Amino acid sequence: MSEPLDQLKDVLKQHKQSLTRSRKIIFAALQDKEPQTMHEVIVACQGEVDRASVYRTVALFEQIGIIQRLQIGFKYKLELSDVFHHHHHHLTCNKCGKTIKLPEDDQLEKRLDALAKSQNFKMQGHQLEIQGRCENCS
Amino acid sequence: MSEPLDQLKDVLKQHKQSLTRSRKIIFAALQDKEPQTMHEVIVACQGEVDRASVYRTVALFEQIGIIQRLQIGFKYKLELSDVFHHHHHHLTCNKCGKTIKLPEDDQLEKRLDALAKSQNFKMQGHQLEIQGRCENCS
DNA sequence: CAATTTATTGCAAATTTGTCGCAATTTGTG
DNA sequence: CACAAATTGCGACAAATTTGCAATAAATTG
Repeated sequence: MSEPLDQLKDVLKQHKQSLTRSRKIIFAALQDKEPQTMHEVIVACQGEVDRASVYRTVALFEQIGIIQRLQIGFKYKLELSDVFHHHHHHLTCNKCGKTIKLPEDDQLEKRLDALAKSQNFKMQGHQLEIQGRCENCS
Repeated sequence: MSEPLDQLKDVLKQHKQSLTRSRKIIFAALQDKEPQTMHEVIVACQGEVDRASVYRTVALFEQIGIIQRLQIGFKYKLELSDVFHHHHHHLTCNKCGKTIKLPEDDQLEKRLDALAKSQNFKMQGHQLEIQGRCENCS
C-alpha cells in the first residue's frame, strides 16, 4: 500500500477514527496539489462523495491536523498539512488570488525559533502568510 | 483633516479610487478596533451603509491593501493593514490558550521583505502565528 | 457653476456556502 | 459472517455573499 495512505491511516487511528472510502477520496483529491478552495474539492469528489460529507471530513481532517486552512484573499483554501508535505509558507495575491509557495528558508525558521525561545515558549508549529500583489497584478 | 483619513485618501488615489462617504464610514468602523467579523462591520455601519456596499468596499480595500483578513479559528476577521497601525505577532499556547504578543522584530521583518522580493512580490501585509506551549504549560 | 459623464450605492432577488436530522450504508471487531 | 458503532447521502434549511439595475453622488468639462 502507498506510503501516504498508511500515514493517513495512522493519524486517523491515533484519533480513533477509521479510514473510510470517502476519506481516502478526499485525501487523494488534496494530495500533490496546490491549495484548493472548498468548492474545488467538492467538484473533485463529484459523484463520489456528497457535499455535506466533504464539509464534515474537511472539518475532521482539520481538527486532527491532516489539513491546513489558508486564508487567501476572499476565500480560504485547503491543503494537506506539513505531515504530508514539506513545511513551507505562502505568498498570496490580494488581486488574483494566486498562491506562491516560498522555498524553505533556514534563516526565517531560525529567527522564529529564537523569538519563541526568547519568551520561554516551546514552539510546536507555526503558520505564516504574506499578502500582497504578485508579479502580474502589481 | 485627520491624518489617517489623508492616508486613506492617498492610497485610494494611488489606485484611482475616490474617498466616498461610505468608504469613510467603513474605514472608521475598523479604526482602532480589534479585528472584526464581516457581520460586526455590517452592524457597525447599520443604517449608514448597505450590506452589499460593505462587501464591495471590503473587497476593494483588501485588493489595494487597506484591509487585511485574519484567519481566527473557523471564521475570518478584518482589520486595517499595517499601514494604519503598528503590527505584531502572537504566540499561542496549545494548552492554556494564552496568547503572548511578540515585540516587533526587525530581523524577522527584513527577512520577510527579502523573501517577498525574491519572488517579485509586493508585500502589503503578513500574518504569523506560532503555536506551542507557554512557560507554565510546558 | 451648470451640464454631462462616470463611478458608487441601495435595494431586492438570486446564488453560494455551510449545517442539520435522519434513514440507509459501511466499517471495525470478534 | 454477524453485530454494534460510526459514517454517509439526501433533502431541507439557514446564513453568507453576490448580482442586476435604477437612483444618487462624485468627477469632469466647457
